[in-house]
Amino acid sequence: MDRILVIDDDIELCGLVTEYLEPEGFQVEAVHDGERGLERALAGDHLLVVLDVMLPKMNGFDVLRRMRSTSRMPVLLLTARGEDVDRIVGLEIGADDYLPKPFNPRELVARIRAILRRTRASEGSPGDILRVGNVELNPATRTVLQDGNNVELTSVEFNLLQVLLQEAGQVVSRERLVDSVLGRKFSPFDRSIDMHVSKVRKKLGDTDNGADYIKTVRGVGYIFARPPAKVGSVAR
Amino acid sequence: MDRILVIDDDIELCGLVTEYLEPEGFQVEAVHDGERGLERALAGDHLLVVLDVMLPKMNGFDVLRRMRSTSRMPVLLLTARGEDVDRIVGLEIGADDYLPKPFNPRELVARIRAILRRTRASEGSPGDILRVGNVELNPATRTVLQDGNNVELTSVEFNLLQVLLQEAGQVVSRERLVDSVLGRKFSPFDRSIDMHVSKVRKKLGDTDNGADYIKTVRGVGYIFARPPAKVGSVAR
DNA sequence: AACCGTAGTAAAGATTTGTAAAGGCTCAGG
DNA sequence: CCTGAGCCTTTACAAATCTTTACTACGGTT
Repeated sequence: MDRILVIDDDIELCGLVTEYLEPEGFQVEAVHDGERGLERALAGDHLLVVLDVMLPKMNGFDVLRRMRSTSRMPVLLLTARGEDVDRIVGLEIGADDYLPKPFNPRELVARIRAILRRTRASEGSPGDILRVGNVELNPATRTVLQDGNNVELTSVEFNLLQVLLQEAGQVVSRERLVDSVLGRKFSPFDRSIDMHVSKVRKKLGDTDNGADYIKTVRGVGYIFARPPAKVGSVAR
Repeated sequence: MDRILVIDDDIELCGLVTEYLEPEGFQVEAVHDGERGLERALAGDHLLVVLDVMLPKMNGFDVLRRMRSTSRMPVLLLTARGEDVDRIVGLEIGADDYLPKPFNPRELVARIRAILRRTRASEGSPGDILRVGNVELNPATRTVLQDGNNVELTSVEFNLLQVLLQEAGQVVSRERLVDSVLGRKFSPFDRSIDMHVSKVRKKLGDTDNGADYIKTVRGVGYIFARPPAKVGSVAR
């Protein structure tokens, strides 16, 4: 099920949006202030965020900026009619799209679908081999190769690596990992994921340059480091 | 060079668009009817298409539909003001974005960049490495190099340096740092950031000319000093 | 120069993460 | 139905990291 997070303080509008999106096959969660919105967005439970700019506690731009520091989750920004500047700023700090209020709900649906189509297209269809550096994961055979050699992983370890590779180069939160790897809600003293990360690290060993493949981002989660980009040019 | 194809029968507008895009680092090719537009688009010489809906010989929707049967090249649609239906139909048949006419050229640039950012992100291009002087920070690997040598930083130290580098040459307030690095509200006796700045300074050592990379702005915050401009080099 | 508020940093304290080891669950084979 | 192997989770403690404390140094003001 495609879960959408709506962050808007207009409760009536949230209801309206929910009514339009649910028949279209989306599941909607609405929150009504910026702080809580950011928190929910970072949990990684949703496919896309619909974000109002004018919000209590923390405005939409700040929410977006904070989100973008750790996540590339699609965001559709709702702006006040005619605020050119808002729209431009929104796009510049990383919104995927915007829609001026008041909007036609059918257009909202079309835009959400357009964004999802793009992000899905870019994620590569499931069943595709994920390759990052010298590590290659094949979902179809559930095997992992490192420099062509097979790496034996248990099924949880495999799922974990798959999620991390899908988001390689981006931080994946603990919440998100517990949710998609273990299929349950994260609770504060659940150390299981740490344990599995530890196991996977041990099995993969170190990268060529002596670092771990999987790095810890304290207080947030883990990240599978992309191999260092080869850049031909050198600053002088 | 990023090549953009503009398909619009308004020759004056094409000129205007060219004038705005070229200084932004794009190379523009303009054609003025649908048939020729489709032909050029399918040639695959461009990174993105800016496509007007109202066109002689073949309208924009048809061009788009035909393109989509063989290509996923990004398309930004130009629609007549207020034509909700056009916008919706456009998105539904696979445009990446639309812009109602008349538009603010700065917005056109922002939207083009937003689309390219999205499509490039999927290719995993190392577009977001931060480099200032001899210091290079790579968010995708969470590594920092100084003159090509790895500098070991903890999570918070890394985040701190990232924020400072993003704003290199500008003062970043303590509030802002506490907010984006530590993810909490600043309170007047919180010295944690000072501590982390101290650590990062120690790890980076001094610049070539014997000064700290990170300078203190008393009563306000910190600033990552840009290296002095050298004769012959060009500021960006 | 004395004063007061701000910044630098060592060191102690608190919190989070790493991981070995123990416990528990599931399933195949007897 | 028992047993053992394999895997996941929990526990427990060690290690790493972050925050607070406390004192020193420095700047600007009177």
